Amino acid sequence: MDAKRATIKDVAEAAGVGVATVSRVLSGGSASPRTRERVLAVAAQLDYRPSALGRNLRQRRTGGIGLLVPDLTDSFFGRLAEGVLACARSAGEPVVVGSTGDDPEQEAELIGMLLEQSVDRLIAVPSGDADAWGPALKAGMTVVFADRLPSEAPDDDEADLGTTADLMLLDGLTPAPAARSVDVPAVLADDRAGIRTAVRYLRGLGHRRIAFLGGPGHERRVAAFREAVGAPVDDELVVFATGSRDSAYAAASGLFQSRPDLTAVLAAGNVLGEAAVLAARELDLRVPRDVSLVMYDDVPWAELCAPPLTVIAQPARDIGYRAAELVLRAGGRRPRSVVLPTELIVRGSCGPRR
Amino acid sequence: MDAKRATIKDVAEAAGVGVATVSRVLSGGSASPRTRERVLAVAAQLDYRPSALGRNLRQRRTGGIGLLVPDLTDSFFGRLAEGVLACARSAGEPVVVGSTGDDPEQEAELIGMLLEQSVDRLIAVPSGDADAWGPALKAGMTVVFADRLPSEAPDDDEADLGTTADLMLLDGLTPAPAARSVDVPAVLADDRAGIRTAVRYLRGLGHRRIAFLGGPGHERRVAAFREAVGAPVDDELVVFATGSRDSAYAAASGLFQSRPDLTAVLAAGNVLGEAAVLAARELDLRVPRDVSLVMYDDVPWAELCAPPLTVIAQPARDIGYRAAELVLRAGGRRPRSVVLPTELIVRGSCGPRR
DNA sequence: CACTTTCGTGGATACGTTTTCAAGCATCTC
DNA sequence: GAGATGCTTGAAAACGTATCCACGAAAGTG
Repeated sequence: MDAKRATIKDVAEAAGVGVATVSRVLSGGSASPRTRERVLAVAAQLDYRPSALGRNLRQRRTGGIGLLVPDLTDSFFGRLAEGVLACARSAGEPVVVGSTGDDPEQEAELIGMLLEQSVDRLIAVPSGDADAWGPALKAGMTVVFADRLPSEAPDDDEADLGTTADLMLLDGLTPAPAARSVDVPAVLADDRAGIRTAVRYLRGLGHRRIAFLGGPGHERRVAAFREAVGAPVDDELVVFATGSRDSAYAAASGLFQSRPDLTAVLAAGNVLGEAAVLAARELDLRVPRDVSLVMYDDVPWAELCAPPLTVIAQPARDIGYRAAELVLRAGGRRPRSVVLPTELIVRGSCGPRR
Repeated sequence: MDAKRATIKDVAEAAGVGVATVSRVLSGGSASPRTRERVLAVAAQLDYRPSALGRNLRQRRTGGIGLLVPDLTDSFFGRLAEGVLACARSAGEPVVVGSTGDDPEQEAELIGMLLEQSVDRLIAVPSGDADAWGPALKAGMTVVFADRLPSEAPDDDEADLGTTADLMLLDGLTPAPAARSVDVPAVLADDRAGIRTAVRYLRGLGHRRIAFLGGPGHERRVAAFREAVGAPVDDELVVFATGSRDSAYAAASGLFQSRPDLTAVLAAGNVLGEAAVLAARELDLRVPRDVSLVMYDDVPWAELCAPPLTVIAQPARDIGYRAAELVLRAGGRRPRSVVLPTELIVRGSCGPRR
């Protein structure tokens, strides 16, 4: 019924040449026009497709690239993944996707699995500590981080001053401390500029008590927030949720209730923004009359929301695409990091301080 | 620097046994307690991890499972994928994901790539014709369709009466013609019942001119729609978009403009629903006063919309999870298809006929 | 005690490919 | 014409694993 696939040996026999010749022809090596034609014809006729299994074993590496994201349900990571897939497809490379749930333990498990598969190129939105990536790097993996950097490892030696160098800067973008403890390239949105823009925008509307609603992996964003608002940061106005929607809602709701004096909220991601809208509505806070809202990350539904949400847009798809580019043409050379610009899109969720 | 990984040979030598014994111990074969313990200890000490490469080549199949979806950007497929990943992770299996863009050509290309990788288990949201799946099946792949069935192949011989059998029915669900031309199990939402429920709901509100806004792969839904509305179907009220958001918007906008007499719209997917809301707003049609709207597929933002959208919810994640279950424990036996229930969630986007 | 059965074990093989190596042959150079 | 040079080619060796098979010892049976 299912005739077993033709192997390179079959092709060689049918063409009356050695297997080495077939391999060379198909890999673009040198061969006489005469034999090349014959081999190609026979291969086509036998519908021969080289088995990735044999090749992988021989060169001791799986072709494809790994992709680790916290949650494909989150629109941002969906877009990012789509970018990676697009780039990988154009290169003909398969991509193994894992969802970590923002859990360092699951992440480590998935890394182990990729290692076992001999996947040697990985693009990841890291959840674990910096030293969670030791195994992957030690195994010789080419890793590129996307969207985030791993949080600083809780290491004891403190000789860990971040080098701000090694960044390919696009015009006017603020440099980011890429690849601090672990020396790994990254593709990031310009969180610092984005957050600063948002804060300045809210400031310009008269807001003074601006809250920050963050989630896992938003360390860089909250740092940028602290920097943007300046010295006296009211710590009660900075709250964090875990990954789940429930947690985000709880955090938002708690924030609104504990600090009714806040006049604006900056949500650090789209599920947090969603939670903020929901919580505000539930508590009968009108947006933007009672409270202004800026969401980090633009999503299609932001426009459908009532009111339409003012957002900081990130090029999620591009982040994925460029990360894939980096990891693909990392020909031994360690690629440099990339920072992509964000954009403030003003819609209707921000008003003057009440 | 990066010490090469230990192989089974190293373990065998270090433990003073043969490689066969090591393989057996690690694969759960029989071995004396004494040697088993030794081997295990040595393996742990050497941090040995069996290489998937060698194993795959030996058994001529890649461990993992393939997943083909039209677009990870679409929340529905994101949730579906997350379900697949969850199940696969609990089984320790890697999953290779491809995004087809609802394009049969890209789909075929991705199938070819999976074939080349010797991935022998595939769960797919099909875009191509039924006979586009010939190669995969002929190669012995275990395929499970999710969310859709492939459209009928434009074949010449017409002896193609669908067998409605071979379906594992949950209580009260309508049977679906699973695996018609190609005999492949599937995990589907009960589109027929879901659409019927929506139509009946709108009917109950007095609506008579109900439009259907569909996209690629919604053949079963439009059929259910036609069946639910009964004999005289106004073909102008049934419009289709291609996959893109732009196309969806154009279709929705065109529909509203060409048929201002329609009083309700049933959008067959979340991006179509989004487009409908946008188009209605742009044309100054009030929802639900001027036009009622039901969206097939519930998404988080449906509640944030103005007005909140009445939807037919599908268990997207479960669909993915169950599909993965099917494809994983398909121990030679061909698994049966599964149909999962949908649910009408009434929010605020439907009103009585104006 | 002689015989059979069971069990634990290791050597050898095959999986399909890429790559190295040396050999064969034609062409070029002096 | 002899030697050097270039190109094409096929045999063979890996790559790391699972599994077949045969062998020996221990256990069971008469």
